[in-house]
Amino acid sequence: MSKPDTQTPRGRYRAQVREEVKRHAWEQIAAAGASALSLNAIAKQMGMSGPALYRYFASRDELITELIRDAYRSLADTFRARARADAGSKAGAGADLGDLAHALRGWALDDPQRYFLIYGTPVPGYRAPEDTTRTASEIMAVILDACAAAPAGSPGSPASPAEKLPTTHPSPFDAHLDAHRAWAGPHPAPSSALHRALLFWTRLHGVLSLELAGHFAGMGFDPAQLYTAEAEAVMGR
Amino acid sequence: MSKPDTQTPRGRYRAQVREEVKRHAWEQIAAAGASALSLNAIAKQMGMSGPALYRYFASRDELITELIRDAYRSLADTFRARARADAGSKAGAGADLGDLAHALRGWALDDPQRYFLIYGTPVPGYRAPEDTTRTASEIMAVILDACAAAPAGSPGSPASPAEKLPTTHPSPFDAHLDAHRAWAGPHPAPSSALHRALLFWTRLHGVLSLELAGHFAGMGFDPAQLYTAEAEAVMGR
DNA sequence: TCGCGTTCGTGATACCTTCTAACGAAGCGG
DNA sequence: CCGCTTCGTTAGAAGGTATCACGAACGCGA
Repeated sequence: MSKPDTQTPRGRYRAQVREEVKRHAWEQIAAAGASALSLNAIAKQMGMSGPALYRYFASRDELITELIRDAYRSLADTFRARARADAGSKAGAGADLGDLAHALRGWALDDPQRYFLIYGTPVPGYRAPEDTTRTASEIMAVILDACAAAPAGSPGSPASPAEKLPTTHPSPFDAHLDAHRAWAGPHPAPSSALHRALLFWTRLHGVLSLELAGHFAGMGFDPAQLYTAEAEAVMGR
Repeated sequence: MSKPDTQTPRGRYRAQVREEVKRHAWEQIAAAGASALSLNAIAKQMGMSGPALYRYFASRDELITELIRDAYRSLADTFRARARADAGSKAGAGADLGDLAHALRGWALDDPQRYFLIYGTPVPGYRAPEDTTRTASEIMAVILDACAAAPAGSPGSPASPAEKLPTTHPSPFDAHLDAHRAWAGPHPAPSSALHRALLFWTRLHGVLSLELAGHFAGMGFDPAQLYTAEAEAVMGR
């Protein structure tokens, strides 16, 4: 670190090579998963000998960590772009939850292994670097903003025929969240919005990860419809 | 295959060694993840030389496949045991969904890497053997039975103050499920029960996998409370 | 009880991986 | 133009999967 020198010619070349290494790495991961990623194979593809790559990445783990970082940033960028677009077209300060859900699914389908690099099987010893957890917080912040801006209603599922009432009776978990809302920072959202943000995250991840992992294969129904049904349930529609 | 000879002395010995290999394999996986599993290290732990293990498992992949098979069977057994216990204590034919949810979480927390071996990051090329997909169907069947036996109500979240009405208006996804219910087999459950079974699966997996992967770490709230809140939302309570 | 065939465990070997070390070549900056 | 830094190379250690050939152990039938 402390070497993102994009001014000097060497710095530019270095950044360029690092980028090409990561490009090949993503291809390998998409083809055979992260565990099959091989620095040697990447070097061969780039016409270099194996150890040369160690000038650019200290280890295989550092390369993977860098890919995870990029994956987080890519998702955060996607969310922020969606939020900014929605902020222009409608009144509320946050993004529309439905648009966010759609953007998330598109981003995940675009490169499933990239999704799993973030939300897939954790490596027991691995400790995420501080900046990726910060990016994760940014992602959550976009969701939280959208939930705070959304019309209040009982999150979860199609409301009763009597439409969504403004008087949402607080669940036990809402009360628990009221006492543990440090993760939301100084956000002024009510605990019901916090709850809704968590549901957005967990429910959509539930459908998406099972779909991407192929667990719905052969079941016949369309995962996209289940996904949007869950998204609308979260929005209280 | 065709060699589960538990009659002959050699067959017994063989089964015993295979079992010990798998025991060490689970320990390694719990400690460092499935990708770090090493046949050589297992052999060394057992006081044998590396290639000896190839008498018992054709390859590292076959060992992992066997572990996946055992993981599926373990989960199916856990569910079936719960269903049988509930069948004895109450009237309905299926298990109580709340009990099933509780059993699932206990099983997952008991060995998170075992959970991820089933529901974690998929390996792009991997094709699950036919018998594990059959076991997966059995698992789904237990959930489906429980959903069919559960009182009908709007699945999703705390119903409106007007309690759960028996007249559940069908969602668009319910209609879609009506046309694609082949995966439920000849089960006579209404499509709303099929929908509820899917929600049980996806929502609980959503919370559970994020918790096990550590994504809630440092957020302060209790994942168990979010989990049970989602379980009750699925049950329509 | 004695053989004989099957099975088991071994060491040697080939090939792959990550990663370190030493060396020579190239480039950039003063 | 000279010198320091950086880059890419080869060599090699350590460890992984997997195959092979060989000798020893075992069990079953005679």
